Amino acid sequence: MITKHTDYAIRALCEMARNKQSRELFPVAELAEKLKIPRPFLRKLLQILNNKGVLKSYKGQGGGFKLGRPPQRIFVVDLIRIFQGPFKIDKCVLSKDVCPDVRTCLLRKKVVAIEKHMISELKSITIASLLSMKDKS
Amino acid sequence: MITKHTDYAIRALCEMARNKQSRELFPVAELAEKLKIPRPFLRKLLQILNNKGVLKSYKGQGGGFKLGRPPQRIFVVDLIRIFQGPFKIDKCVLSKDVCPDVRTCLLRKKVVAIEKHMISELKSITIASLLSMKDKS
DNA sequence: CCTGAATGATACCACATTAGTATCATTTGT
DNA sequence: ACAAATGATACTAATGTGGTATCATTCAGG
Ligand code: FES
Ligand code: FES
Repeated sequence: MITKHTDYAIRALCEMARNKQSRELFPVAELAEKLKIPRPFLRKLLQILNNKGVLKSYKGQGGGFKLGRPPQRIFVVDLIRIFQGPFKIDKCVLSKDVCPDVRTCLLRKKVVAIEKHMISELKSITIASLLSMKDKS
Repeated sequence: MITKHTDYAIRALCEMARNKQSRELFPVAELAEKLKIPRPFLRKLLQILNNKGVLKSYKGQGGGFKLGRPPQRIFVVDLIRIFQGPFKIDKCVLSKDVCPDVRTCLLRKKVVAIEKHMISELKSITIASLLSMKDKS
């Protein structure tokens, strides 16, 4: 359900969010070591997050990545979408023919409803909310 | 969410259930042609269903497969389990370290709850219920 | 202005899972 | 005996995920 791409991204973002009082800029090398994620892999992930606007990057010596917006506004569901593609059950979950009519099929209706429920449940979770759990523990 | 294995199985079972008044026994060749599923592939799937008791097979000339129990008692969720393995989010969805404590983590709680909801929603769908939609349309 | 530390972009490799094929053995009706 | 069917199983192909490698670009600091 959640791949390593998403997993690592969440971890890196949490790490940055937690230390964001003291510093804003984090080079990949440092994060990779602290979180024990393969450096080139994490780098690719952060580059993607940069392209999506979740992070902002600074090149050159002393550069690195910083959060593109406050942790309260970074939603886990968006990270899932970025790394695992959009939730898509637009078209028939089964390949035609089984179903009487795409508009009336029971199975399809259920699946779509389940997906909506899933998304709405996940929607409230942000990097900030994950972090707050961590602090309390 | 639903693989072709499950998809094809559902389709074949629906086809058999729909015609079950007139005949009980269906050879793979016929189903494969009617549903446009590669014959050897469908054959493998039906063999699996036979081993799981969903179908009953008859060898030799004039043989084929028939439903192992009434369509009201063939649940889609069971087919998913047969072809896609058990739903398993037992262990942490993220790999350690992110989470404060496996018992308190918000994300994990949500994911587990979502999965439960999913299963309970799917539980009520049977081959018969899919078919009844089809007839009405 | 040169160098080194950092990201940007992209192509590539390794592995697992899913999808599908091929083959030979066994059963059974005619 | 023969042909039509499944049983079992090994194999191949396509896809997705996880990860590496490389070269180009930017930029701070001496
Ligand atoms: S599952 Fe697609 S129309 Fe029914
Ligand atoms: S997601 Fe596993 S403990 Fe939080």
